[in-house]
Amino acid sequence: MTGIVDVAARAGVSVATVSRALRGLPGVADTTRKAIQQIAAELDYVASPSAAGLPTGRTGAVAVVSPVARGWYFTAVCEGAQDVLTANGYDLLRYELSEMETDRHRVFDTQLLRKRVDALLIASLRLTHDEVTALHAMNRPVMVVGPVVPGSPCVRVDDVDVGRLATGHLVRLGHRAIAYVGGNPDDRLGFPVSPARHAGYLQALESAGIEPDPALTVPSKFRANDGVNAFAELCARNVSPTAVFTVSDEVAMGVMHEARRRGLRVPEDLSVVGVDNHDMSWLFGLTTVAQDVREQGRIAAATLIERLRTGIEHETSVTTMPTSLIVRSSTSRPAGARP
Amino acid sequence: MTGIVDVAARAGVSVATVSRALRGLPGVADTTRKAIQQIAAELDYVASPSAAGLPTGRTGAVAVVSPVARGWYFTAVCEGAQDVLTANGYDLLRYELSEMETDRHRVFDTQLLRKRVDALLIASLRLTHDEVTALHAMNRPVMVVGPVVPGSPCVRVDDVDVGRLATGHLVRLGHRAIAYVGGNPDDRLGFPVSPARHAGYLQALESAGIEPDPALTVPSKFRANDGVNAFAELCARNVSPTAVFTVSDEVAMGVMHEARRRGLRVPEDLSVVGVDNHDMSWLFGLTTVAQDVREQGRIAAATLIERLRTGIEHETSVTTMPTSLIVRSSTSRPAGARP
DNA sequence: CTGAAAGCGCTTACAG
DNA sequence: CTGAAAGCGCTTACAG
Repeated sequence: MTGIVDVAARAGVSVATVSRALRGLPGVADTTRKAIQQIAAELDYVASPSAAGLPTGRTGAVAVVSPVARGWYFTAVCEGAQDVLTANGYDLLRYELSEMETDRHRVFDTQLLRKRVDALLIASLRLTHDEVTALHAMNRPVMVVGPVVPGSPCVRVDDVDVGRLATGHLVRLGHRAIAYVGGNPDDRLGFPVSPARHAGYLQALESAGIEPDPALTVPSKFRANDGVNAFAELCARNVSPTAVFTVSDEVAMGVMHEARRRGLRVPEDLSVVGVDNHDMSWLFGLTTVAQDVREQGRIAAATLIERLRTGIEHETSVTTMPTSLIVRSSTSRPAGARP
Repeated sequence: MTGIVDVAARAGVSVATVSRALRGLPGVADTTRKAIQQIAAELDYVASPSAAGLPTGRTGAVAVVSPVARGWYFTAVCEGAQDVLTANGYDLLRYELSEMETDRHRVFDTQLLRKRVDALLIASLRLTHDEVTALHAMNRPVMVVGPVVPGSPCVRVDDVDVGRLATGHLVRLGHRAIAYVGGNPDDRLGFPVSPARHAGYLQALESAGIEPDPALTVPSKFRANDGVNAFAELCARNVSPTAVFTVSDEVAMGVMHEARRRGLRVPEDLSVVGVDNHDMSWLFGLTTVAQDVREQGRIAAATLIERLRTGIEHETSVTTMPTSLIVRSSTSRPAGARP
């Protein structure tokens, strides 16, 4: 591997000059800089981040931390972040946190603390108190995508509004028996997204003068098979909603699947609306409240880079991204309703 | 940040002893080691990878390189790799290569060459000749998941067999007009997966004494909307297959969607079989040739770690993973066929 | 079993 | 505008 001394030797200058020239620092003669760049290119020389990081304390890398990423959502956040990080010459370190506290401990104390990254992007994670403390102790810029975490700026959508939008759509179609599927109460590591969407759901019902029926709210995590189980639970309760609002599109897909398996038609017998505009939602004709998750990842990464560059801590800011209702074929008026 | 000198001072030993004790090297008194470990834990000390990497040349990180990862497949490979990397104390660097040569250049020459990783896991990427050369010049263990790349060990499935399995299933059901959707001829960066599956398709037809009709083979990349377009193309050609074998599950989903949009029933009018057993395939009742992609990622990562540990280059090995046909509700006998 | 010291490949005051 | 030299935080022969 060619090192800085090789370049310096070939250029007939000191390593200090090479270092300055290649990093675009001022105080290098233009001709000198050109010559050095030329030679570095020929030699395929790139400074070793390990060596460069020792004196500066900078690593040139950013961590993206998320729960074990069996989901479209986290992949999308990552993709967005990767876009802007790569464009700015940063590397992306990927950390997945399991739900088991012991494994989380390993990542937090052993991997993350290793001064390996300049900044952290936390995706939709509810952290324990100790973890938040550890995070701040690392003294690196942190950005959260999804939930609001005390003390850290974040990018998110207004989840209460999301719930209102989705439920309002169903109400306007004429539905009154509307179920909510989402928010597992014993998911300690979940995040306050589902409760917020549920609150929006309740608000929309109230605005329409509909008395909410607690039996119509069923817990669920975020994946399709959670939706299957939730809808089965709904049936077991012997309630018959004409519409369901689910916490995510994947859950909505599961609900649709289970409903059809039980002989219900969507949307004739059951309207379903999800959240996300998942890459595959169009395949299901799913009506959904869309959010641009990739863009959230991009913005979070860009903000981190900006803070790294300027050193300025934009006081704990919350960036709220827009959402929009996309109506497809999974929702309609309830059976027998008059326009 | 506490450094090794802090630990040494507190323990009343030299930094050399701390270094040896913490890394489990022999030649440290048991009581000394225990004491040092205790203190390191109290102080939350972990060696800086930058500093440790300088003298050793090791980084403790592995790169996972894949095409811009808008796909379930790459996410799954990553997840598998992350499992075993984290368990072994390695960090995972994620690199996405675009299809544009200039952007690829940036990743290859600027990011990857930066001696930032100890080993590379390449996921389903056809590399240009220059890129393969650059890869070998890096002189780091490389492992490929997916296609066979000359000079590098890989983990893969037998794609010819995959094609035979899927097509054989359709043949046995009584289909004779079977289409193949996959393999975009002008996808220069694609990989030889689709041609292999196509070859298996042709073999299965031949075994059954069916003359292949070139009009029944339609190019397609790997995503759902590619399947939509491909099926539309098939219809435009005025051919009427009773069954379609697609290069991936996502493509199969697109084909099913477009077929239904045109009034065809699946499987009554059209049988569809895909490849992967995508996380969502069950939602579509999709018959598929299953492969365990996460496991492939795990094996690739484990092999890399093994090679890093022992320094032994297992001569260019090809690990072929099993596949299996999963029959669901997207395939049946063709209309009018007798059992 | 332990320590003193050189060295890994850079960056950054400090001189000139 | 350029260079000599110290130093970043570790690891690793080499002595003892």
